[in-house]
Amino acid sequence: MQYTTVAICGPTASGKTALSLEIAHEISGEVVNVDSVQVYKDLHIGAAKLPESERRGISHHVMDIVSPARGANVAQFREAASAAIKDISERGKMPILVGGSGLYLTALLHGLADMPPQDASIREGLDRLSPEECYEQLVRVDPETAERLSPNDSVRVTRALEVYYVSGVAQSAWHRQHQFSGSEITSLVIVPCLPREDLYQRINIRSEKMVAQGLLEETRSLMSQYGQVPVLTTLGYRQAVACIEDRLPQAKLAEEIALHTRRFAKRQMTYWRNEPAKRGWKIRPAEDEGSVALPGPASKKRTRKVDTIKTFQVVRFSTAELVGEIKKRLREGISETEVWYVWLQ
RNA sequence: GCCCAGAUAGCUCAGUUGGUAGAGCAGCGGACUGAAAAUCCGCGUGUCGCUGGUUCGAUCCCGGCUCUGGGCA
Repeated sequence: MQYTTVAICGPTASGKTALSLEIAHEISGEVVNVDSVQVYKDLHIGAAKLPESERRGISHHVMDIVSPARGANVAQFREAASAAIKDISERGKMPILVGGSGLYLTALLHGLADMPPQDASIREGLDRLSPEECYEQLVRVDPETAERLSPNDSVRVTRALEVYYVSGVAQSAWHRQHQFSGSEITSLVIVPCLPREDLYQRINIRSEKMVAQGLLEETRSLMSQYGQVPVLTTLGYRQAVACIEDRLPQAKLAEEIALHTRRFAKRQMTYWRNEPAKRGWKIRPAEDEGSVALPGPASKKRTRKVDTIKTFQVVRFSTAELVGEIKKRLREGISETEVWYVWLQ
């Protein structure tokens, strides 16, 4: 059974949440969270979670499903989200996938290679080795993956070794077999885009708001309840922890969060710019469709160099127009995943 | 008004005994299959304030101008 969904995925602070409520309301949808941090319980301010009271009665799924004490991961997310999508669809509603975690969406639409999960005892063993030793081992057991990775990328080097030691099969072999080639869920993916300058300004405002709303207090309480858990290394919380531990002056907190959020947003844009073509999704605006180039990174005065910077071709819509287009497209029926780059006016 | 100092990347600055320049921060591009708000890789983006002069050649030396600090009146 192939499920049809609408997704709203794009950089942080681009207005996904507001848009999702509007669309859910218009097409009788329920929201499925596609954000790697909002899956955690007890994280609110730093996770930019929409408070229950502002959800306009729309159900939100795959939020608050894991304790910060335990780490979440893509596989776990995928299971929960797939179940939610199935449930929502069977009740005759439209699942609206909302969030900024690119890999999570990809994994949801195409599944994951059937590799073994994390293995605590193997990780423990690998942790005792130096990064160089780990990489040397990887070169021996899975040269193809070693070739692809930097020796410094210990997160991936460790995972690749783990996959090999648990399954006896190299990660590269698993990947070759899988390649995100199957399709489990079809989606109309809306990527809200806005000029880099505008986005950065929204990020600055959001960061200040987070601090003003009590990020430090929330972080302190998380620290006392859970200790130094991995979620606290995520955006916002990491800087708040630094502040609490006196490694960062409080006056600099919002600024520091904004800085890292800008970098994160840039990484997300890289993902959304390049991922659809890799996965073979249909892309709108099409070559022959009217579109505009999204104003890119602060063009300064050096217009000469700007054309070397890649940008998005986008379709401009008002929210009402977009909703109309989505309805129309859904009525026609979607047989394969497609992505729309839109600039909401 | 006079004297002194400065003017070089988006910002703070270094530098060239004359051969069109480089650090930090900011920024930009990319990768990504159970840590993805994580992790990793790559990239200086420049009318050296303007204008004359000296010189084969000036961002550098000389003159003038403009602007910005500071000082004296």
